[in-house]
Amino acid sequence: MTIEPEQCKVEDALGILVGKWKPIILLHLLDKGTQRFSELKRNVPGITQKMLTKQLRELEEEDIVERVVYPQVPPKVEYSITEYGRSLEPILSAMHEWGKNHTLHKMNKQSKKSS
Amino acid sequence: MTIEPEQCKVEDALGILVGKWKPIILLHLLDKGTQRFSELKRNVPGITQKMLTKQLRELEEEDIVERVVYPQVPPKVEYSITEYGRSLEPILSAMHEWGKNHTLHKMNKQSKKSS
DNA sequence: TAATATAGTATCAAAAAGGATACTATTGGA
DNA sequence: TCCAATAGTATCCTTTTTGATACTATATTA
Repeated sequence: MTIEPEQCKVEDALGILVGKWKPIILLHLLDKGTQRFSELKRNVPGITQKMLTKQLRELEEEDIVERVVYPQVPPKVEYSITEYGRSLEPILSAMHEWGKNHTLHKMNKQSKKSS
Repeated sequence: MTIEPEQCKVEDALGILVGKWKPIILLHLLDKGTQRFSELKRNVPGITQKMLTKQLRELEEEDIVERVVYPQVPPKVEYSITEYGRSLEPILSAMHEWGKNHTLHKMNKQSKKSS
């Protein structure tokens, strides 16, 4: 391993990915492209407006997500991944793959226990 | 992107990596190999015993870290990464790299603002 | 005139995470 | 006899995160 724990930057990446809703929001934006606030809300089941707003603001702050406001009534606001935000994709993929595997790994342990 | 948000496993991986101390603990174990409890405590500045114990227990639960107790007095307990736990390394590396880059990215934005 | 749609805020409450501190058992050594 | 060392627990407290709910503004439409 080449990461020296003393100057570890893992937390920086983690800080951006973590949150009960951020990964799902990002995957939706990556998967479906630009989405309106209300679309995201529909697509992320269980999220409250407050949480959706908060997570999007944080992602915007880090330049991962772009927010475009159309001066209309009723309001229209569109969110999308920035070019820069796309650089997170390999990490998300790697975690997704690892997660799938981990599910299997745990099932394996379980079946060993019960046999 | 090939991850369908509906069956996303990113949270699973995230759940294991997240916590104020887990990444640093893992990096130390990857970097230095087997460590005693007290060594880890010394190497992870600021962590309390309670937190160290808790994080290690959780990592052990997920089969990422192995705990070996030597029946001595005073007690001796050694911790190490499991083979399986090593499969997290690529993710940690990717996050570290991304994090380094992100630091630069933010500095860039800052200098644009102030000019 | 009243209801509808959209993208939020504001407020309060609950739960989860993290931290400080004190305490335990045991044995070898001074 | 008393202290040091190790790997924890137990208890209580603070901070952070998350959630539920109600509320707002305003042009359009019925």
